[in-house]
Amino acid sequence: MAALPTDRLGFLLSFRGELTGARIRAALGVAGLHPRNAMTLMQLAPGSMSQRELAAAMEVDPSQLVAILNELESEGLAERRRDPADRRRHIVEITEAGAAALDRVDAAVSAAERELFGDLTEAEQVLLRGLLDRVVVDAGEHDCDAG
Amino acid sequence: MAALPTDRLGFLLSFRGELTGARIRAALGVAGLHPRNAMTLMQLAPGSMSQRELAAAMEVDPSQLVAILNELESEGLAERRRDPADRRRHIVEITEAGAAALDRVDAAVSAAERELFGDLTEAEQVLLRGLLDRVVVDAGEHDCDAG
DNA sequence: TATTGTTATACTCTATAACTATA
DNA sequence: TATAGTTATAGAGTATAACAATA
Repeated sequence: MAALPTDRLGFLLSFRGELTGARIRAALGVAGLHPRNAMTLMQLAPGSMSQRELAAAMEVDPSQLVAILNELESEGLAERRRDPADRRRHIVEITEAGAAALDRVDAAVSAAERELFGDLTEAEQVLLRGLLDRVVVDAGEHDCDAG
Repeated sequence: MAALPTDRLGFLLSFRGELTGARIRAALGVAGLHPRNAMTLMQLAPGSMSQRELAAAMEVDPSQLVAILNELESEGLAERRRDPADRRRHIVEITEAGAAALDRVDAAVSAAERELFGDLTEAEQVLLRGLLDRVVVDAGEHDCDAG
């Protein structure tokens, strides 16, 4: 859905954020990657970790991560191996091919950002970041739906 | 999903927008309304129109609108009646009860916005709006997913 | 008994195509 | 034949619970 009271700042931010997210996801896809798979590679870039840790970092349920890692592994972009210290655990690691794919993803995201924010000066982009950082977005966990 | 490179302005805007949207939807729900139903009432507030027009204005498929209007009608918040001039058409209209519900929704959204943007001065809110308006969000329709 | 990863199930959203009644 | 609304169906995404292996 979309289209309406952008005279309200909350709606404006929500809609712009949604469209920006769509543009970013399109960029993530240029390397042939599903957006969530690309996000996963980003998480793995700094260093390997267990599936449990990875799921927590990405804020997804561990069961969802299984399908993501199956795909990444079948594409040779990430690997799972048993932790010798605790054989219940999988250590997840990005591969060289995965790192190369991530480089392409990064370039595509940068291009998307140049497009999105190209009408703003550097100073204005800093200003926008500062304002967005001050939006109170975590106040008291409101529920969403209703009958 | 969430949680990652908020050092990139695109991600920051996308994430803040998503959380802001969640907060707004929670507000839409306080009057007991499903968010999309509340959005529909907003569209209808200025005046009645056909389902086709309403679907176009909301950027949803006409078939999705059917369920929304069924719910709104069963709750007495909107009404469909045949257009005498063209009996294929339904004129959709907000009811008094619908307008009353919309008033409650508006109040809840205003409260949510005060919470979201309460740390910003009026001038800063104007500034934020101006910057968001200049984000280029409609450049050349990029597709999203990939294998 | 608790934890890690996995599988299975169900529920929401959305996209599409077929159907009806009018024109 | 074309259009407005409706219904039916299928796909993606997500949330939850049960399960096997290991601790």
